[in-house]
Amino acid sequence: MLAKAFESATAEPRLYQLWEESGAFAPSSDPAARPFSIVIPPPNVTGSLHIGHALNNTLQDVLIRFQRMRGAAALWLPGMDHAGIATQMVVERQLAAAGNMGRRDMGREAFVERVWAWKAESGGAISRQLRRLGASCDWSRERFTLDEGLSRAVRKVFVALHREKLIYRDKRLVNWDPQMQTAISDLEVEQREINGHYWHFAYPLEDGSGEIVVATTRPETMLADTAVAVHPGDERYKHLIGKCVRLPIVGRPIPIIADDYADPEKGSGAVKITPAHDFNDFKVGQRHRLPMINILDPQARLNENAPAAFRGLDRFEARKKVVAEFEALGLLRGVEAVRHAVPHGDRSGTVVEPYLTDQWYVDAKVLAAPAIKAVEDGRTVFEPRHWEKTYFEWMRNIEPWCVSRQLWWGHRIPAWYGPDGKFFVAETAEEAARAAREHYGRDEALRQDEDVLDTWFSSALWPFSTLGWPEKTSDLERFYPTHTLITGFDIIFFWVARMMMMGLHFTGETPFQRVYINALIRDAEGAKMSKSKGNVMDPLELVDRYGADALRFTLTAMSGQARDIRLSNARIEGYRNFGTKLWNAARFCEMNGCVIPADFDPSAARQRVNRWILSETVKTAAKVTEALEACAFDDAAAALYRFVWNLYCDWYLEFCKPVLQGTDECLKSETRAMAAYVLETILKLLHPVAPFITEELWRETGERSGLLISAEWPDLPREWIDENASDEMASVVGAIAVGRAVRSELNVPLSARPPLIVTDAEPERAEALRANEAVIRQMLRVSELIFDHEAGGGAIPYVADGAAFALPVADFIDLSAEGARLRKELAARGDEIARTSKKLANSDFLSRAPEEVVEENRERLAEAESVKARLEAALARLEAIR
RNA sequence: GGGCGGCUAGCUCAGCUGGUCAGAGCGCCUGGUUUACACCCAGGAGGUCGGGGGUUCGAACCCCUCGCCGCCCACCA
Repeated sequence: MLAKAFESATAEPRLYQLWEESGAFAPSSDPAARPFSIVIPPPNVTGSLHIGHALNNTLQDVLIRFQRMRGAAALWLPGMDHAGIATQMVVERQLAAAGNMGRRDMGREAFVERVWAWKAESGGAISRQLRRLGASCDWSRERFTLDEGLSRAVRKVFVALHREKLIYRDKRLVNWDPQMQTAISDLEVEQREINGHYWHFAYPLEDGSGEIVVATTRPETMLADTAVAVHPGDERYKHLIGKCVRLPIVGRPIPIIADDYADPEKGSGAVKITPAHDFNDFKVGQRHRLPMINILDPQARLNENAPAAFRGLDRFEARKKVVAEFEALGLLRGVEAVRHAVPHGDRSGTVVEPYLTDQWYVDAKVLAAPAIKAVEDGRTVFEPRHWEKTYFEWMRNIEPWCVSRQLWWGHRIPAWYGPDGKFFVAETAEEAARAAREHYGRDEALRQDEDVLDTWFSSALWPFSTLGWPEKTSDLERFYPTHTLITGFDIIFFWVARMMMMGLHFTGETPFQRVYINALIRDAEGAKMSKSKGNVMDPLELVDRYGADALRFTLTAMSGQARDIRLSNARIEGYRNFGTKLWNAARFCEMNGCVIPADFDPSAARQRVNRWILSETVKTAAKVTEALEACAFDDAAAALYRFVWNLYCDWYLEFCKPVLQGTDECLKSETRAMAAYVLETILKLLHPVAPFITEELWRETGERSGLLISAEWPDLPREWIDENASDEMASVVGAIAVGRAVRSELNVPLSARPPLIVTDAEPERAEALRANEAVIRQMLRVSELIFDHEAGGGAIPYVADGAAFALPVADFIDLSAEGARLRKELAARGDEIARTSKKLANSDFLSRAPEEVVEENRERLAEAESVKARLEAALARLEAIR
């Protein structure tokens, strides 16, 4: 006997263990099985599961379970990302909190060891959490981006790209994070609106003939100015071009140059040029061969290139001091408060500085071309399609990718430097040494590059590195390219685009056929959830409270596109209740001995009600299958919800009751079998979304050889659909549903048992009503069915699904309420008649609308008119009674 | 500055390629304890589908425009 309700807390871990031990998570080894693979977007190794992960991984699990049941060799490959900056920051913060020395003091080796220790300690957390969600990943294939295999792939790719001149070393401005003391890529910079100022400074002309005014939001950079630029066509300054100003504070003469970059419309029309500390100025500096003076050290303190009084000052201290000096010199020409965007490091949150350093770059432009083409050609399709625009936009304007980071946690750059600074890029130190020997003619001490690679460099290889590349493994052969990638739009640039580039370049194939972009879960203000904002929701708490299935069902049902998801507890509760509903339906079946006989052939069912529920089951199965194939997760969830609750439970099981309580063994056995068969089909269809409760019911409700996770997906023949049965049962449902509304509106007491008079019904429908008399009696609380065209005086007429009825309840009711009911109904019909006849009177409509639409309207009009006539007659009778 | 998405019942949202599409869940109101389920059952109220214009025989759905809300990219010396 089933318990009163599903106990998710105890059942879920037990069931998960069953699945894992059964080996169901590993792809079928049947060589004939169609491969279907998904690689997980690897979560940060030290991270914990947030609600976004819950959504993303639920959808992946729904797909992979669906495909597995459909007979695919389904592989969901899990793993984790070392997440360079994020992880290093966490550990550094821990060190600081514990009062330990910083990483630079403890040294590289000790620090990295410390990170590994932290990884060992906390690294399993997220995979345990994924298990609680029910994720059916193949854990035996779990990968970590710093694994030896993946590291080898990284080195190989780096060396190959370098050989092809697609990776190169260059000295240029980078986005420098002074807190982390590393370069970061453009993508890792986020602009934040800040309240700042515009300071207007006067630079005196060297010959004393006047001054030129420039404006800046970053006064400290003036210490590194090497020119003032004006527009070549600017009449105000034409005569000054070629002259010099004397840079205040510094005392250095710098030229006034002519460059289009200066915009005569902005400010004074003259602009200070600081090539070493501004991206635009850098370009101007290159054009005019200006000196590039770097005045900052890696922590953004003023260095020895700044005047003595400024050395060692923090950049913001220096800013104040510069302003003060200008004021003291009488050269401050104005200050205005402005709100402007300032670049910040997305991880550290500190203001990023343009900073002149040597870094490694990937020539993304070249790699992007085939990746653009692949999407243009439809070899990879985004779902929803509009994300392709975003992808194209970025890819077509892609900039060189700075891939080196001055961090310690990550893949060390496989380049070794000789004593003269020449470097040798090689997969191993030995190879580098060999190359060096060849170059120098003798052995030289080599020093490996101190830097590591951007985390996303290894992530870019994920779809093939995890499958064993560069080895030609059987997994790579079988599961690459992967089928669907499910991820968030926030990492289309960071990750998806780069996987496309690397995948195509190194395997010649696009890494996935389809990219499904899931919605982003946001907080009430529509802001992205993040730890630093403190607005995260904990999915595990929700799992504790409602069970994993309820959370999964909610996320699946709300996964609709083009919208942010805002979770509400009420919604999750609703889906938890849905699970309980299903559970109780199973209990009902169990109590009534519903099992599927070994030789049961559903299509051989004779009872109309059974043929009907079978038809609806076939339709639902088809709808769910189609939806899941198209990644229309919400449609699948809605179809299942409706079918289980509003059809199977609300109607079919109710219809079964009189039969099961009756004495006709023949009818009983067919009904028992069908009820059990449909329930079983429901369990299968529901399993991808709600795996735990369905698996439990699968085990509890019948003698079954295997687990549901490995069961076969219902692919039911359309020939099983019996439209006649559906139509006829619609009359039965209608008779009850509309009859109930009539009773309720008229406040007919529940104890009243009038007969139900069927005044008009086609023979088949009449037959269906007759066959289900017991059901109608019970559900509508009527004494009997009478087939008679005359309803008699006190009968309340109603129409439902092609048949007309009357309930003789005059003795029980409030006549004025009935009058109101009739008039309301009459008004509704009147509106419909007016609308429809207006349409039909329109000659344009008749001539231009398709014939079937016109016909449909004619039928609607006729129907409405006949109903209206009946209602009018009833109203007249009512008036007569009064 | 460029781009994307949204604005549908009190709340959260479905409504794909124009013709029962005006819906669901929650909430609310009314009535229900006969043995699947009160995490339940039955019934009900509630919206001129952001404003305006246009195309069409017909528009929540297509076009234009305006207004909010949110996001992405670029940039503001």
